[in-house]
Amino acid sequence: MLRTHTCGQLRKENVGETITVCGWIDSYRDHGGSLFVDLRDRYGKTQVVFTAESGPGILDTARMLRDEWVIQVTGIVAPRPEGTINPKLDTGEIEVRSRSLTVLNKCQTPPFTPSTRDLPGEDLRLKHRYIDLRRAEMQRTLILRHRMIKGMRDYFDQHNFLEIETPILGRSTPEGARDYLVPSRVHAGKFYALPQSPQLYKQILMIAGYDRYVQVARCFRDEDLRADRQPEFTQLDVEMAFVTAEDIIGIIDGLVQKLAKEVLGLDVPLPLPRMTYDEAMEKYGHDAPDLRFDMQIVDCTDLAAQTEFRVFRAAADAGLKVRGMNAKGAASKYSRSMIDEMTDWVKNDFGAKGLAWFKVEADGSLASPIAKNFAPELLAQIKDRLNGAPGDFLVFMADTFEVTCKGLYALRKKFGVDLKLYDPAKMHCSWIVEFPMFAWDPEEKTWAAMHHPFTAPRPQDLAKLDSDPAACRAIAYDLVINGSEAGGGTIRIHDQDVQQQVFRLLGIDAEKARDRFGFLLDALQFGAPPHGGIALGIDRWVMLFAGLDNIRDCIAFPKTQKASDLMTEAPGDVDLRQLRELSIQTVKPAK
RNA sequence: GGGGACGUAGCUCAAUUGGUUAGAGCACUGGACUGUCGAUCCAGAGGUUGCGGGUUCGAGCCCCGUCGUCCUCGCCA
Repeated sequence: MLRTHTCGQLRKENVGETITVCGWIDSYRDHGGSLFVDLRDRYGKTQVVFTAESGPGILDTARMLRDEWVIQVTGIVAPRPEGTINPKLDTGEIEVRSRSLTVLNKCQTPPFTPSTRDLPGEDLRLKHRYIDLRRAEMQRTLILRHRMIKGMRDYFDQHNFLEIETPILGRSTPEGARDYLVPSRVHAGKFYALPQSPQLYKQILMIAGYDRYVQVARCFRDEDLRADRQPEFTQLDVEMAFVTAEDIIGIIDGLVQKLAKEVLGLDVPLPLPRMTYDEAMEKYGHDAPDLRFDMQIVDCTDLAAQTEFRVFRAAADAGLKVRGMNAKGAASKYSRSMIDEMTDWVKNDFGAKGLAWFKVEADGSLASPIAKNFAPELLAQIKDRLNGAPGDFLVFMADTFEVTCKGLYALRKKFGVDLKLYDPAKMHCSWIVEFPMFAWDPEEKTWAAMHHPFTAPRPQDLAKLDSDPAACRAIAYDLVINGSEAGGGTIRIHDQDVQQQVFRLLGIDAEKARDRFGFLLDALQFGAPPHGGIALGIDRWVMLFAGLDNIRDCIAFPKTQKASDLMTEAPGDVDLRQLRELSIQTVKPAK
């Protein structure tokens, strides 16, 4: 090693020792006769002092040092003089009196420095990621990520799971997300697909008898990005044989508790609370509600049916829903123009026709441009239904159940942030269970699998599979942390007949099924044990545990919203020769 | 594919809302200084205001297009 100690290591106890440290220059302060350098590595910072005593020429060399140069210093650990102790540094009680200095590498004037207070734009950080990753905050996150993944691996190892790798080059399955494709050279015109998840492989592993499987698995989905979505992400993929949903949930409960304790020092009582999908949609408008605060959606369709207010009345008569929410004490928070903005937002983004609202006045009356359309008794009933008190802000949407869900869910989220309805340091973990098996796809005019086509229906719903698909509930469970989907899984179908029935319903005929999942269908006939599993989004877990609002900050080398890598400039052009070898011709996209 | 925000010195931002030679802090260059730790002080250099077009006597500012980054709807079994 070129060093005897790291930059975060030295303490008073080391005073008098001759040591060698290496690192990057975090900052320097040139006082003429003496020069101070804060030397940084991932363990911390240590102050190095250069003076005439350092030796011939050393102070002159030190004077040339600049930010981010890489140096090696040998010196004597000395206590800092009275009054110059720096409490901001762990090593602030000592300094290294330099006796020798080696410039290991210079650095061009960097576009920004790791210690900068004005964080530059994200594009610059991504282009020079090697500098960005030197920042303490990025290091903290990546260290946290390491500890969490290690914690997961240890936990599953202790529970007798085996980590087994599955292929990256697989076969395309048009269901689900868009695949990333990899052309085959050997098979001209054919393509591999990168895995969206190791779903089929892990089921095969169950059939193969590896009854407790786990993998830290890279997954790929060629869909548009979001703050919490990358095209390339990491799942903790789990599958178990001879289990019920309770077993899977129990295992993950234990993992949540362990990591919350180890990483955040939080005590999470078990079992984690559960809510059905239907209840979540009814009360919160979403299958991953943020339960850190308790604002609930209230159905007022019956009251709407009695009003003269055309919008409400027409919706109720047409069999639509009128649902509302009470933002407690928020009446004074939102001005007329802010409400107009809110209204435009729910119209543009969620297809709402409008937003009805009331402010509860000091005398208990409801103030709103539409209030005159309501009989006073009805206003009182509406207020009571939403538990309205003076100062409250009541919002309503009249639309299909789906649209009211989307709009009110979004508003609820906004209220949560605007009104600071929860403690950001807290964590709320829960399970959403009993998802529908199928969702109607109006465009394709077919039933689509809500989760994936191998999801087992509840036994009591088997009979309804053909007669009433919408009523079928799956043995499915999603883990929700702070309103974010942190994982999801199902018990799988291990019975050929049920599998065929589900395929039929999804419009996957025997030939198609054969073509796409033939190997799984075959395997199911060779002694498949009952099995099920779950996949956790590791990047999101890190984001939630670190309290970040952006998944890119949890990934060493993330992609931009247009899925490019600003550092490597991927995706890039390839030689014509490479294309020829792959039997590929590119076509300029039509303008 | 749709909606929105942003783009000015290497970086973070400003420019009295269309008006003279586009400014500041940090970084950079040169100098001073032996106890700083966001060091300080003096001096200096640094700009095709993302790019292309238009409107105007005059554009960093207005309009159109385009590129990039971010947020979002659709999409994400």
